[in-house]
Amino acid sequence: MADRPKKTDLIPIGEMARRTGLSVSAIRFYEEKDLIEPIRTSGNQRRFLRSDIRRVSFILIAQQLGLALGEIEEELRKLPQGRTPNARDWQKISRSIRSALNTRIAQLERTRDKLDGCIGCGCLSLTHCQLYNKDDHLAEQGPGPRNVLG
Amino acid sequence: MADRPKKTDLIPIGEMARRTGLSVSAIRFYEEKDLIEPIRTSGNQRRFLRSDIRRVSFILIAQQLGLALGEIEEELRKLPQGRTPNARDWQKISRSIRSALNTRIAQLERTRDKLDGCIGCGCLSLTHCQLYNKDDHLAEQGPGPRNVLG
DNA sequence: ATGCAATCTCAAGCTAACTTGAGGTCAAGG
DNA sequence: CCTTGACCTCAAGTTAGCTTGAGATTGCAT
Repeated sequence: MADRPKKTDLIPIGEMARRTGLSVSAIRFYEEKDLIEPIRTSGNQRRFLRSDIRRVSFILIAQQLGLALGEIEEELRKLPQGRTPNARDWQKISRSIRSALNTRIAQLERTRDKLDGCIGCGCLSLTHCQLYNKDDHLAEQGPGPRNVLG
Repeated sequence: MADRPKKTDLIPIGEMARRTGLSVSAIRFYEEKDLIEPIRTSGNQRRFLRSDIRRVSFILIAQQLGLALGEIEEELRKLPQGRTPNARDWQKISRSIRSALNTRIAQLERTRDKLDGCIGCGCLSLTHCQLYNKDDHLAEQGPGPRNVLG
């Protein structure tokens, strides 16, 4: 009557995909990025733990909140033993996400207000227009993609 | 005493870069994307009109407001003769940008509110968590970059 | 006429978050 | 045993917005 491992405890990648809604390739990609670490069968196939579903849920939610995969990995790595986040971890993380969201919202609101003040002027001058000032630039330096609005 | 073209009317790319703050390569890139269309000297060097500075200003401002280059090109193409936007054009365009900004702000606020309602729960369940529902997905389909938060 | 900075045209690289494809292996059912 | 679907590992492609570099010209000043 002791606990013995049920076969459903080890989940192959295809089922993982079905259960999370991700594609198989995306799951492999997340492993490559150290977001999940499945074990392997003797034949080198991935097997996931039940808790990995929760872990992937966390990744997907954090992504929706606007975190990049690298940032998500950092959050996960901060946890003791790099375990899947529990309720208390989630509280801490989500508070920090919340403040990032607020910052972003405030930034967009400032932009909108400038735009309002500018709609009538039509100056479009690099030197005078309020909308064009380096301090408030959203653009990062260097190459790579930028995308701010949906 | 008739108007005769001053030499300063035709601006080479380097000066264009100085005046707009862009790099030379970025300006060439914008041309490739049909955002600007400089004329050429007999020796195939680019020469810009004064109005192109204004046009580039428009591009930079629109970019800061979160428009992708493709969208900016569309806006410019909508204008009669594809001319550089004047005050009236700018009013029309900026109003439509404003509403996009508002949509985005509202979306982020909804997300934040869900997060607030969720901070205590820690459920992280794909099937139950409010934060995870497909309807509200920010993610697009297909490959390519995503980036939502700063 | 000449020298040198400024330009020119490709081609390739960068980042993010994946997808697609080729070519080969595993495992469960019949 | 054999078939077949699920897996595996690379390698390369995609999008956006540029940058970097190589190798060749141009154009202004002396």
